[in-house]
Amino acid sequence: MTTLEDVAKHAGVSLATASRVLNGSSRHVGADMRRRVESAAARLGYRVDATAQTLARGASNVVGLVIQDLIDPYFSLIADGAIRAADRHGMVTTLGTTYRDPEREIALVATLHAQRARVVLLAGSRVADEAVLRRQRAELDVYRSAGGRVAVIGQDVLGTDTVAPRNREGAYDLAVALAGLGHRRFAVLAGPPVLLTAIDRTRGFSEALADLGLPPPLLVHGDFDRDGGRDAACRLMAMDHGVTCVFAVNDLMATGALAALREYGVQVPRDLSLAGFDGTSYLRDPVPSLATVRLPLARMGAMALDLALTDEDAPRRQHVSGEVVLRDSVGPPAWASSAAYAPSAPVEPANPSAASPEARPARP
Amino acid sequence: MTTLEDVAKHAGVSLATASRVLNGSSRHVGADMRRRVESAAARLGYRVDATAQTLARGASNVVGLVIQDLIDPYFSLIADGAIRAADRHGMVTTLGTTYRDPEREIALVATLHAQRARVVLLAGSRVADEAVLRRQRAELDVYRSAGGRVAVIGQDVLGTDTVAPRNREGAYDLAVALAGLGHRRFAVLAGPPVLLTAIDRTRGFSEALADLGLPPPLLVHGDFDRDGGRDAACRLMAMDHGVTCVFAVNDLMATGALAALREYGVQVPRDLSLAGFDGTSYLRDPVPSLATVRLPLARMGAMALDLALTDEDAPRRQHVSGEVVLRDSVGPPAWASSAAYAPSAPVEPANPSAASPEARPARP
DNA sequence: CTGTTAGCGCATTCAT
DNA sequence: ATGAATGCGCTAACAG
Repeated sequence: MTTLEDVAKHAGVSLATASRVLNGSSRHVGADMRRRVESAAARLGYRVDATAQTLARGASNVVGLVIQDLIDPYFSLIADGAIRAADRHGMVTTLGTTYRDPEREIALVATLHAQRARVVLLAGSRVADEAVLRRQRAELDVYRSAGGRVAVIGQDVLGTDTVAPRNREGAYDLAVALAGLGHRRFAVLAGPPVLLTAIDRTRGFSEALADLGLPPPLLVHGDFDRDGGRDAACRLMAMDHGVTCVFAVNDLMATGALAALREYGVQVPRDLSLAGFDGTSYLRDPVPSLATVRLPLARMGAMALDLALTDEDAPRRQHVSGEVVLRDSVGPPAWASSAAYAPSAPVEPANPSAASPEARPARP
Repeated sequence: MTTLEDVAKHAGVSLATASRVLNGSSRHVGADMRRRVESAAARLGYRVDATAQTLARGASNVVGLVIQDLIDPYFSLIADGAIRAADRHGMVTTLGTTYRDPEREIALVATLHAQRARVVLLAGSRVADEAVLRRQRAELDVYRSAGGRVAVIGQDVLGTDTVAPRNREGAYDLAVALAGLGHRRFAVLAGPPVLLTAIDRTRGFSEALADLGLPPPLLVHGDFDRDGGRDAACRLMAMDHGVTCVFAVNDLMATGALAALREYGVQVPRDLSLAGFDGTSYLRDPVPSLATVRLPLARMGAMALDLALTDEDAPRRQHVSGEVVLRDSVGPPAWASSAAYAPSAPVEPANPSAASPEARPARP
């Protein structure tokens, strides 16, 4: 293993000089010495020891990223954005996965603290459990008191810098758009009752319906993933109701729900409209393509890092809005299509020259 | 920031003792001292400095993982498997993304070397470019000569431990299964001509057709991602041919091809059968669900780490096989369905009690 | 502009 | 079983 000292010796210069040309900031080094050092380093295959640098400088170049599930496109998009941003800053990213266990999140913060990560990014919904939140805050506090910076992508409940998606507003807008298609009776596949993201989206959706003078939605809880959506949809099918439109609080659940509906022989959107939330791009591909509220996920990852890297005293909050994207999975209710009310064709025509089934603009 | 020395002082013991109880291996420490150290550490919120440990021990606990694109499920599945395995070994994972640029892969190895990663995992297709391979080998050599361990998930062309998917064989088996449905004229959306993975899969497919006495497939090259598949399918549509079955050399391309075919009004599988390769689970959800060759991606990530962690002198190779999974996107050719030849129903019935559209077993 | 030196936090001999 | 001392590779004063 080649060290700086080896390079210095081979170049016939001092340790300090070698350090200055290879890793130093100010370049007060003569041209010839510089060349000698550089050639010696190349010849010996010298690679800095970043851990030694961290120790000597008292600051590392690693960003710790904590997500819940790498397989979920929601998180892989955020992670991609964060990793690219870290790369732009010349930093490397250490990735930890909680598998949706809040306790693991705490353990990972401790691990990343041990790694001397310069910043820790926490992505994913916070929970409505004060005991958990207290333990999370405690671990973050010891990390921050050691100089660590923290940013959360999610709800602002930990006293950190936060990139906060406007879940309530996005769901509200979505409900308005769906009601605009003629729907009056809705169901919400509402996710787990403790997840703040699920709660906020459900609430926003319900508030819109209330404001429009429509009956409150039928709520069906379940897991926050594909199978949760599948199960919730199955339970919905087993109930007696007049629902014509279903809102799954995230895209994964919507995907599962779509599969379930297909198995039940329910035609989407003819028999039932279906929409999700997040805007993970895979939603273009199922048939029918799924309506959603699109969040700028990759950008949110980058924003979180930038937030954490520009230090301020008081924690800051940055909101990001979602954009309602109506696609083939939503259309007017069946009772409307035979009546005078028929705002637009529910399905795009097959057309070779058209772009891939991206988005139809939301109608207000 | 609390150091071991602080803990030692507060506990009234020596640095060495504190080190032994908190991070040491052998536990030759009295019970009372142990308790005092532990309580002091807890009280002060002590967290080890892993970078200092790395320096002192001369060995780190980070595994460096290099993938091409985190958004591609192929890589997020591998990464998930590798991260879980690293976690089991008490190691953390630093993730780098090349965006399919071989030069960036080299740079990332250097970065991870600087980070003093104990092992580096390289996932993704190698390229058929001797100049690139030489530079990659050179960088890996300096890393290994410094004590680093390397494993590759892909082709065994870098002289490293390797987890090698049987791409040729998987494509061969797929071709046999598709020919068994009655197809005689095939096209292959063959990906970039320099990607070994694309080459191997194309070759295996072609070999099977030759062995069966069928004409060679029509080859259409393009990028290795969704849009590449989309474009290739469009170009295929513009050609005059008697193709009844299309093989896209990875799932992403198959997904894009499916979208393109839909735009052209081509019914799958009635007008054209379509299959992919990789077995990323999202393929269950598009309609029709896509046939593929399923690789145990998460397990491959874990295998690579285990391989790199158990040191041997000679580089080893572990092959993994893919499993042909026929789904709704493949069926007998149109000319066969009206004739005597009709091996099975091409589409599963809509059935509420059935499982999600997983797999039909491959027919030999 | 260049060289000398003192730590950074910890593991680990080596004594005791 | 415990403590004192050395060094891991590097940066950053400080001195020339």
